[in-house]
Amino acid sequence: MNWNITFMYDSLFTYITDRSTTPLKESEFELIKAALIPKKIRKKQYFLQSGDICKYMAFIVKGAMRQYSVDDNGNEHCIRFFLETWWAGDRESYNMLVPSSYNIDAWEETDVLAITKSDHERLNCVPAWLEMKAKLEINDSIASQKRLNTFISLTAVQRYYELQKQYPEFVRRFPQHQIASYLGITKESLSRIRKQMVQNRSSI
Amino acid sequence: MNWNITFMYDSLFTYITDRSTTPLKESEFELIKAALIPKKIRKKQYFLQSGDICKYMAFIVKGAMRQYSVDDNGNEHCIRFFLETWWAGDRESYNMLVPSSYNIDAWEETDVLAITKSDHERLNCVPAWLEMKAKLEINDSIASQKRLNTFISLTAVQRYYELQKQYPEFVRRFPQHQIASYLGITKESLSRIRKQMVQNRSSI
DNA sequence: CGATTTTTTGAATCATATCAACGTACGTGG
DNA sequence: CCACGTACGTTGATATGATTCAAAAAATCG
Repeated sequence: MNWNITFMYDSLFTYITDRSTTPLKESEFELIKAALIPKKIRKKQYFLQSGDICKYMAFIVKGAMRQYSVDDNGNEHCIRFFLETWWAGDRESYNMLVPSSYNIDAWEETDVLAITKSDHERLNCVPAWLEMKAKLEINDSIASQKRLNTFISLTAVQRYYELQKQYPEFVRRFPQHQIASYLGITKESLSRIRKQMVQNRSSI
Repeated sequence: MNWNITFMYDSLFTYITDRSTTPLKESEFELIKAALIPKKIRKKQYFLQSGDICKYMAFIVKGAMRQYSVDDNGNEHCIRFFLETWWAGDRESYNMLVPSSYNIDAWEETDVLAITKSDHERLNCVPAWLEMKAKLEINDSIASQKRLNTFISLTAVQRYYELQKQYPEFVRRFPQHQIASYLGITKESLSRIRKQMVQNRSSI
């Protein structure tokens, strides 16, 4: 292994302490370290394939992944993107132990710390971990609702504009056809929207 | 107060014990009861108005509510519906103490058990409550993601079909123009979709 | 460099929105 | 209990926005 494991654990340590009021004891962090398995996921490699049960939740130390479904016509639909310090995985499959209907793969060389559900549950005795987890779930819930709201109440142009504003990293690091899919439109439509935006900007 | 408070608490008790592996002690349930305030919300009455901070999460014992946003043109966009044994409230506003951008009002005469954030936190010493809460957040997260997926990958017809299948109660208890809004389409479009579905069914 | 992926463009088509009008149901006060 | 008013639902004509398909241009990678 040629990557820096110490850096990976440090990254997670900071993430947890930033998100909890309870301090994290040395012994507790040792428990957490023992539960988390470092993994490398190469570009285009699957972290999860639909039909499988999502065995791990993965804390991304470095890299970028995407979650998507494939419809009856073989079209991919991007559900979400994951970047550094995000947790990747299919919550439903992971928690309910049912086969996932989503794929997750890496779009960049990605380093993660992965944890299984059973190891996860063993960490419930660590207050800082629990607190971080609760915050994570709530934030996820909030983000989902906001995104839903954009679909219900905004046009495609507005959705793209908002995405650029809120997650410029997505636009920078993922190809345009995946961004389009994430917005629920075709790559052709997004291409035209972008063209139109540039024209409008230069005419002001 | 003319409604049956005992029934309300029983309803919540069942809800919690159904969702936790840890049993709920008598003394613990007394704590919970003390934190939860019974409220009646009349039809069309606001439970939350946009601009206000969402002071309560409400466990619905009986009734139906809706959460919606209002856009710049004054159009209402239905974000979600709440029925019996659901928790109503704006998570973002409640947890982050920021003004809500949503309205929540009752569509039927509704009885709830409401709890403030600070009382909520005092119940963190009750394991069954914590477990229920964690399950609730995860389920909410999963449901949001599924709904998102329908917007990205399904047509309006398919979305309506899925809604009928998964939440027939919504279709039964909320007016059609609100269902349309929930699906992200106009009331006219939903009317035409329904007409078309009836025609297709009778032609088989 | 060649091969593959990604993005752009154009033309035809389809789905949904919009606007306006009419029909229907519902509940509230007289 | 009826009549009236308001809210709800339907319909038609037209407009708009997004999709589809096909092809070419541009960017990226080994």
